[in-house]
Amino acid sequence: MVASKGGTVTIEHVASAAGVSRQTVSRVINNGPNVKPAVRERILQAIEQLGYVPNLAARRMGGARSYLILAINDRQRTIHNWQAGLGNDWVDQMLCGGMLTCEDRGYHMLFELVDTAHDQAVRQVERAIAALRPDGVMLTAPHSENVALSQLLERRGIPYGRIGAAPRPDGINVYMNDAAAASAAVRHLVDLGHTRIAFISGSADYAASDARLGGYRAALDACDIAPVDDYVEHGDFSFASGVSAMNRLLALASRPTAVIASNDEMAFAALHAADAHGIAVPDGLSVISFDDTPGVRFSVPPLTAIRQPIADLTASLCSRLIEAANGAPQIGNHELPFELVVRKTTAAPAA
Amino acid sequence: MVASKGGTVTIEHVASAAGVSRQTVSRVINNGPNVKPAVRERILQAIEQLGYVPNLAARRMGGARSYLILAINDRQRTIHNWQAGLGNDWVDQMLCGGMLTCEDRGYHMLFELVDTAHDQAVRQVERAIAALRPDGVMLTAPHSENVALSQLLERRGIPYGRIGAAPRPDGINVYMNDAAAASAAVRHLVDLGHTRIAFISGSADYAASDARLGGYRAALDACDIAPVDDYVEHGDFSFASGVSAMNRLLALASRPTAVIASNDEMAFAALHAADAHGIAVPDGLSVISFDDTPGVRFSVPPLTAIRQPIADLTASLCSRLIEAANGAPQIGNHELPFELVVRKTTAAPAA
DNA sequence: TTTTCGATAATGAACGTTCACAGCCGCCTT
DNA sequence: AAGGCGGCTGTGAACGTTCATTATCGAAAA
Repeated sequence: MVASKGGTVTIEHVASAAGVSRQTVSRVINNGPNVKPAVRERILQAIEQLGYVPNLAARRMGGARSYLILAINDRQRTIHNWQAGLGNDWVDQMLCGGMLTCEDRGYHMLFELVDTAHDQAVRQVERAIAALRPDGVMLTAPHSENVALSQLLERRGIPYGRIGAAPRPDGINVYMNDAAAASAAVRHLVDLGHTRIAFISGSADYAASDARLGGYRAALDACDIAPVDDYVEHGDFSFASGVSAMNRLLALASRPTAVIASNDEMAFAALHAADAHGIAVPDGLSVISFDDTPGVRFSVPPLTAIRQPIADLTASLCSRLIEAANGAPQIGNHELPFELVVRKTTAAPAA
Repeated sequence: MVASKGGTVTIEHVASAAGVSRQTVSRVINNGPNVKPAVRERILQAIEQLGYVPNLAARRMGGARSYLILAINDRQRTIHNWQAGLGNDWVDQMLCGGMLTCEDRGYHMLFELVDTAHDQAVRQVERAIAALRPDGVMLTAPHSENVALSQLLERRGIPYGRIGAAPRPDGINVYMNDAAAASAAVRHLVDLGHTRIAFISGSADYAASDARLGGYRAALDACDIAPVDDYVEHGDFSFASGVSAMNRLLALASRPTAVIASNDEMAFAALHAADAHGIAVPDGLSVISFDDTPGVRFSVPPLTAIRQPIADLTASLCSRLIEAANGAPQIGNHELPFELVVRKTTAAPAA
């Protein structure tokens, strides 16, 4: 039964319906101790009957919790992607992973777009924190690297964490092993018989870019393949940068038989560039991409990719932040497994 | 200058710093009338100096506004897409369009996933409303069609609106003309010389599906092309349904030279099916998709598509909801233009 | 028996804002 | 000069929770 009137049902209504005080009802809805089972039952019944739901704003006013987790994304990139019609698969995955986890615990997830540029970032976050008083903050690249931001959160005592960043001594960091992933990609290509393996790196603003490049180099070394400087191209995660990187690679005298792109968008670009050069994938060129965002499987041919479990990362971080807000340690590094998903863009090199 | 201590800056601090009362400060931050310019200036200065930001929860407690807009999405579809690694481009676009608009006005946008199944939906929304007290609610398909939901919101007096739904007498509806869009797609194909034009419809749960199918039929009629029953296939917006629909179409004795898919995912599926049958796109088959979500332009070849301006729709609805919360009419229908984006999957039929 | 203590419950205050109302001042009207 | 009125500002209460503290009860310990 649900209260049909517009009148708001408050904790006081429940209390008087169950014949107890406010505080006892509060204990029940917060799973507090020291309530006799019989009383608890009676209160739960009253809550159900009246359709009572605690008012989040009032909860925040009285107590310390806001039941809000704040996710901070890069404003520039998000808006750029959006206006260019590129989409922000990251955002989507974060939302799904984080939101569902939050929901389970009565929390809500809120997004905030913040400019990386100079100290504006800190100001913006400061404002958001002051207005919302979140119980936890989730940072994504490139904000993960912003020391001033971490310090602000540290000072305020708000639990915070990072998604997809390298392990660190501060905050809760949940990530995959980017270097190992790049190595796995190389190894897969070597196993197929490739030796001329190129790499298109991502933007230097993202710590993962370095890690992936490092993994690529380490794996070549481990496989006794001499590195070729010309095989390493620097992109910025954009389609355009992927196209020009690929064009340069395909113009080489001894051109690579395989390429690893640091994200899906640049891998799509590689596919396009190969097509434009009349090179068939995977027979003339093998391609492996990073991230495995949605849409990858719909390319022609479907991309072989390193799957970054963004939603899992977010879900994990979310629950850790909530626990931290409730007393658990506010520091920790947690690695989640990646996966090499083999589809149709990798094959043995042409004889 | 920003308050460097962890101590919270409240309206009271600003008031005493400016030598006025709480209420006068409140008037200033709410752009209220009846404050002498000199005093207003003094207060603004104090706000800046102290780094004061109003506490959202307290604002909600005292006044009527929560500065929150609630966006309600289909839980089942969102989770399904997410787990299948398909992505929810809708969500992303909504977020970008809505969030930026909200931000401009000091609002925040919150997502809630709700099951369409039976009356659970109403209960879930009721809970969310009770907890968050949003100033406005945004409904997306298939919740747009849920009468019980509209009634609930109506009863509570919360402004609400729908994205991408047909015009209605209740709520604020922002949409594109789906029928006209489908007609435009047909006309484009007819202009290229096609007469055997097939259509893959979307799930019947979505009002847009019908409208698109209707537009297709109307356009055929207007072009004096006799409709062929076998040319209309019913999909459900999923890749799999698109593949089987396309397979059936390609098995027809007199097979179509062009196909319109009711969303991008099914268009990708059409591309795949055509490829599997050894049919070249666009020479052997023209394909037009609906929505033009991100990723469409990265397919090989890039899809010609009807662009649904989701972010614009959301942005528009958001600002209308906020205005409604401030006294503007809570009812209205607003059509936004679609666009036919011609890329590489449409061409004249083979002679 | 008395004392002590833990479990259970209730009470008053506090959180930071807005609302409703009341007050003051100066200017215009009569 | 008295009255009224509109612009401006301040005061107390209210919003719905949780926190800190206090009260009650019954059982175990002395």
